[in-house]
Amino acid sequence: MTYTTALTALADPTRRAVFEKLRSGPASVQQIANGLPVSRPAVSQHLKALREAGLVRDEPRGAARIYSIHTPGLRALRDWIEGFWDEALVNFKAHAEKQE
Amino acid sequence: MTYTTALTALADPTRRAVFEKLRSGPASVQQIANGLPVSRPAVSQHLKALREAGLVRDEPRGAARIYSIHTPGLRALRDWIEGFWDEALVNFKAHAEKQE
DNA sequence: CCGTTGTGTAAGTCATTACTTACCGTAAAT
DNA sequence: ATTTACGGTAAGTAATGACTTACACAACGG
Repeated sequence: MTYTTALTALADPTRRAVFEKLRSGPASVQQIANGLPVSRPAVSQHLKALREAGLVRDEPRGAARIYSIHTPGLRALRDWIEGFWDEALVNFKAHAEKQE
Repeated sequence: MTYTTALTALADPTRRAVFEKLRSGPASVQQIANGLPVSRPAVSQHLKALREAGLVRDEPRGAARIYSIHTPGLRALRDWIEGFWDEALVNFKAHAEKQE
C-alpha cells in the first residue's frame, strides 16, 4: 500500500500491460491474459503483486474473478511524487539564490 | 525520458536511496556514495540509469561531477499517473451507472 | 612532470524474479 | 454426480539485473 510497492509493481513491462488493460474497465483473468504474450498463471501472479500494491482489487462473479483498478496504490505514488516535486523546487530555489 | 524508464529507474531501493539523497540538494558522487551500503562504482551505475531516465543531471565541477535533481523524468511519471487516474475515474463512473 | 583525487566503464558473479508446466480447489451446468 | 469452465498455487528453470574488483582516463597540485 506504500509508494515503494507500487513502484516495484509498475516497473515490470508485462505487469504494466496487465495494469493498463484494466484502464478501459474491469475484466476477468482470462480476458486480461487474452492477447498478452504470457500464460494465464503468469497473469495471476502479476495480479497478485498488483493487488498487494493496492493498484487493483478483485471481486468474485460466479466462478470467475473480476479485476478492476483500485485507487490507493496510485494515490500513494502520486502523493510521493508531488511531495518530492515541491521539495525539489524549494531546494532548487535556495541553491540558485545561494549562487549569487 | 518516458515514464516507463522513470518507473524502472525508481523501482530499485538503492537507486531510490541515491535519488532521495539529492532531494536535499546537489552532491558529488563520493558524497552520495558516502553512507550508502554499496561501492562507489555501483553508485555511478545507478546515477547513469537515473540520468537516462531524466531524473538527475550532472555538471562538471573541476575533476568532480555534481549531480542534482532533474525535473523531466518526474514530470513524465506524474503526468502518466494523472492521466491514468482521470481515465480510471471516468470508466469507474460509467461502469457504476451501467450497473443499475 | 609525477602523484593524487574523482569518476566512468568492463568483466564476471550472485541474487532476484518472471515464466512455464503441472496440479488442486471452487462454482455453475447438463 | 460428473463434467466443464475459471482461477490460484507449487516447483523448477531461465533470464534479468545489481554488485564487486580491476582498469582507464581527466583534472588539479606538488
